[in-house]
Amino acid sequence: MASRITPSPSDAPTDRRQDILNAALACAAEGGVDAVTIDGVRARCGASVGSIYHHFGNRDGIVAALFFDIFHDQSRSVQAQLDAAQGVEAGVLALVTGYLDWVVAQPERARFMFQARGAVAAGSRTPDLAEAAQRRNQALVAWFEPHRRSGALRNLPCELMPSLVMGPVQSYCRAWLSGNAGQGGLPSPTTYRAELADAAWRSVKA
Amino acid sequence: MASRITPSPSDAPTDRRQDILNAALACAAEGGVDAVTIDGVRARCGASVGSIYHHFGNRDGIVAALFFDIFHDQSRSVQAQLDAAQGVEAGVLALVTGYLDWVVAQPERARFMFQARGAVAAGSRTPDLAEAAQRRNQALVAWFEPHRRSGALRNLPCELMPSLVMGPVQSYCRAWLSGNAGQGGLPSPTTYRAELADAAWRSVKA
DNA sequence: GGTTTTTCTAGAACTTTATTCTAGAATCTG
DNA sequence: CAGATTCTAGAATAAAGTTCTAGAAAAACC
Repeated sequence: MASRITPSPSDAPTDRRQDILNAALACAAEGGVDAVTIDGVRARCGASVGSIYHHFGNRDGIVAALFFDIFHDQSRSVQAQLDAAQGVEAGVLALVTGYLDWVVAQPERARFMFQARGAVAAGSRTPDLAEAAQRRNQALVAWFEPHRRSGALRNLPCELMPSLVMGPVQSYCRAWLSGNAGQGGLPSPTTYRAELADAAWRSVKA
Repeated sequence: MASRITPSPSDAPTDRRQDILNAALACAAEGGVDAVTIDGVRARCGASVGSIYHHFGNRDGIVAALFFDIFHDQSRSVQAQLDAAQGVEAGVLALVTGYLDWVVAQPERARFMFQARGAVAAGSRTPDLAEAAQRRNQALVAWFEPHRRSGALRNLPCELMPSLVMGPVQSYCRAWLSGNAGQGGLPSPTTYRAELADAAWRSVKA
């Protein structure tokens, strides 16, 4: 009931589901989250209304599915950087730079995440988002905990660690993505890659 | 053209405009940003469709106006704390605790800001938001700058300061507000008030 | 190979929600 | 009080979201 029998879900050369998500992202990139309309998506990828509803249930379903796809891609990417790092300090730096690099590499998706998060958090999939966010948080906390115990990190409540480490980069990246249009835009996060990573380390190291 | 002639805009005992905004906030608190419908607002505060459109232009106008109202209230509140503080360290602590206290005191408004920000950033008032955000940022940067020059702060690019100082609290507060429903909720920011303020100071002090 | 079942697509009909528009009440202005 | 402006009302209209029935395509079964 909960499994697709299809050999490999990612194999299908032109997957309708994916077409729709791509179209939705394109709509959002052009005019923001609520420019993702059924008709706009239909026009872009040629899917029929019925097909869209079959795959996603309703409009919010499209946005939420796209959001979770991107969310997971981002988590995976950052986690990979973390896994590759040796030691505490390298790990903390990897978390920050991994996130930063991901954002810079995919500004459109990153912008979508910032824009859509509020809507997803408020919509019918609130619990899913809460769970996904908590799961990701727990993974971080679990990574930090032993290092804290060993004295390599300040003796802070572990619940704070994710915010201390990731808060500043996220904040800066969001500000950067918001300002791309006007002339008052901030410099690319890449400019401050080292500073941001270092600041994160300084705020949690023993 | 840009000024209301009315004696004092905040005087009118029962202001339609304010009624509508209150109703909109109530809708949002109940079912998220897109539960703010014209008809929902009308039902709550008794305003007519025409009246709503007269004041706000369109649906997004309501959300945006409410967002900016809250945004400015928050800025004012934090700025007041900052102004009252003596010295660099006290100033940084005031920024963090001022923000934190505001969020804890008005969780509904704070939640609305987090939820609506994306929509406002994407909608037709993008430039207004960009400008307001930049203005607030500039104010902070201007406050930091002399302290950095005097050597009281680390010699970091000032553009980073706001993210370094405010990023962690914002991150934690958002996470807290998101999780209030389930049992997996984080402890109130108040619990970590001192730690968050201290961490901010540590990340920018010389 | 054919048939049965399931998944997917199509698009017209319908519902809900946003928006426009015209008329008139209330409130200023001189 | 006359005139102008601001505000309110609510019916009419437009736009977007959703449902539904029918049939094509693919998979599973015998």
